[in-house]
Amino acid sequence: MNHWLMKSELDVYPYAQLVADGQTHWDGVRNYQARNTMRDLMKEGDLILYYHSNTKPPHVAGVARVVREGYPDFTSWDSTGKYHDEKSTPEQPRWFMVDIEPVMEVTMVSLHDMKENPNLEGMPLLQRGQRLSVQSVSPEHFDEVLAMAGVRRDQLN
DNA sequence: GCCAACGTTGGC
DNA sequence: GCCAACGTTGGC
Repeated sequence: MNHWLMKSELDVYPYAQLVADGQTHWDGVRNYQARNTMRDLMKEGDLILYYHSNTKPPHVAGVARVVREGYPDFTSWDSTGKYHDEKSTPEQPRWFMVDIEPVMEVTMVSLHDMKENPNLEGMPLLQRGQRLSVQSVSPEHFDEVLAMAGVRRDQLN
């Protein structure tokens, strides 16, 4: 199983909204590296750290899971939507997304605390200038972040 | 609000 | 193919 981290701005789509919705499609990603990850690498059952950006403090708020593997982001060919890309069509989709569901809300783990934790050294999120909204997390780092929230992997449903 | 990082665009 | 200009992300 692979592990991932997905960023969402708190005031755009918070973890609580994912819980309320039960499931969502991760639309609107317009970065090729993040697209490739969703299109090619994220598999059903993979676990995700759900991260709130653009808030104080930025933090991990919960765990989610991939429930549908990469498929075309149909918001890209909706000419009235904010995610429209005229170069993307149903025949030749340019952007992809996955569906995810909530697994467990966790006690906030702040970016600051993660940076202070030597066991998370090398985690992509903590690198200077890291902007990718969908990124890989090693199993060890995933477990360590869970531990910081007081959760063990076997407590995830 | 600032600005570093970095991806994209487009002229050449 | 290079690279300057520009736009976005996102922490601070």
